[in-house]
Amino acid sequence: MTTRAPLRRPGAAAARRDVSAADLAELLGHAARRLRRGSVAELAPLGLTMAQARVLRVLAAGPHRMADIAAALDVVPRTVTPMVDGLEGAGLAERRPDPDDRRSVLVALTHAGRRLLHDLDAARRHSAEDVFGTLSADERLALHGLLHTVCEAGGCHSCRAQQGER
Amino acid sequence: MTTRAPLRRPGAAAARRDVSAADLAELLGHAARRLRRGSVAELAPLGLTMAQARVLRVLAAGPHRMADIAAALDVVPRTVTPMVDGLEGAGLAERRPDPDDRRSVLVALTHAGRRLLHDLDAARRHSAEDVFGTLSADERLALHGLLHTVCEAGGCHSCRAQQGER
DNA sequence: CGAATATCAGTGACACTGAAATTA
DNA sequence: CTAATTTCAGTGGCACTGATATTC
Repeated sequence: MTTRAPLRRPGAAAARRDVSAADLAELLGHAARRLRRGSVAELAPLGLTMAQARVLRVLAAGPHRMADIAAALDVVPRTVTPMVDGLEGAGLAERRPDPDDRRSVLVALTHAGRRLLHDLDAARRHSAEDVFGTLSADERLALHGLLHTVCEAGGCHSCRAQQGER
Repeated sequence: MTTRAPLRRPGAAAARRDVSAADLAELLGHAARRLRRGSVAELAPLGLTMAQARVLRVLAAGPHRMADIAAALDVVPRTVTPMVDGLEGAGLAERRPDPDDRRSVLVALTHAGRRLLHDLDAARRHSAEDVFGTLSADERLALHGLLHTVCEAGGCHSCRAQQGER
């Protein structure tokens, strides 16, 4: 009903056919699936799952409470518990009591966890390059900006952090 | 080795800071997660899962074999079986023997399935609009092009279909 | 008391692998 | 016999809800 008539009018001279949000969703889903598949394959040799790797990346900035990790990952706090369990079991992170709030738990990297960050980053970069490798620097910048806009509109916490660097 | 030196040379005067593929991966993952969450919520009232909805959309173009559905969805054939099981159980699709190849199964929409396509499309559009709604027509076009490039490089079948329209 | 924090228990969607049956 | 198609069986990742204990 709404996407039918392509609106062949000018506006921008280049855009001769409006792109539906649904099409974007389809494409983004496919790209994400490919990205996930590659990442899982790269992370497996390190003994990490994707979610665990993302937690490690959050912890690289310093100790975090469970709720803050959840906010950074955009998941409910309960979901973070088993992720940190896995990291703790692997000796990559450790839980410590929060001196300021006895309800909270501070999660911090161990030495082993910090040492793994290099390999982790290399794996991340490698699998991401496998997907975005064909994009030029300009295209990457454009894609970054667009995804940032999308993410920001959704109230993404980790995007706010990157906003400062830009 | 390959992604190191940012190549600060001119080329395009606008790009003053290269965007790492890893950052793009992070952003894309977040956007995909938000998209999935919204879609699941919109699809639940229709009694559909995300994967089932995607299968329906593929079938909208006509009957498909299981292997072709798998290719369109970019998953292994085995994964499609339970999806079609669900659709068949809900009376939205049906399996028929392929007259040309007795190994194959042709999956086609039923009347109920075809009738549901409208609601399905509305739900898809609605949840996608919730994520991409802040983008202008030009930005959508740009994002579409970029994601298409990424997807195409990965040998995505469903992207090839859209390529014809472009 | 109500609110926040983390956890326990259970559920569900979904993609994978390996193995089997049927047919080309 | 080899290859393709589908399905069976099992596994793993992960995100959700609801309920509970502790603490602010």
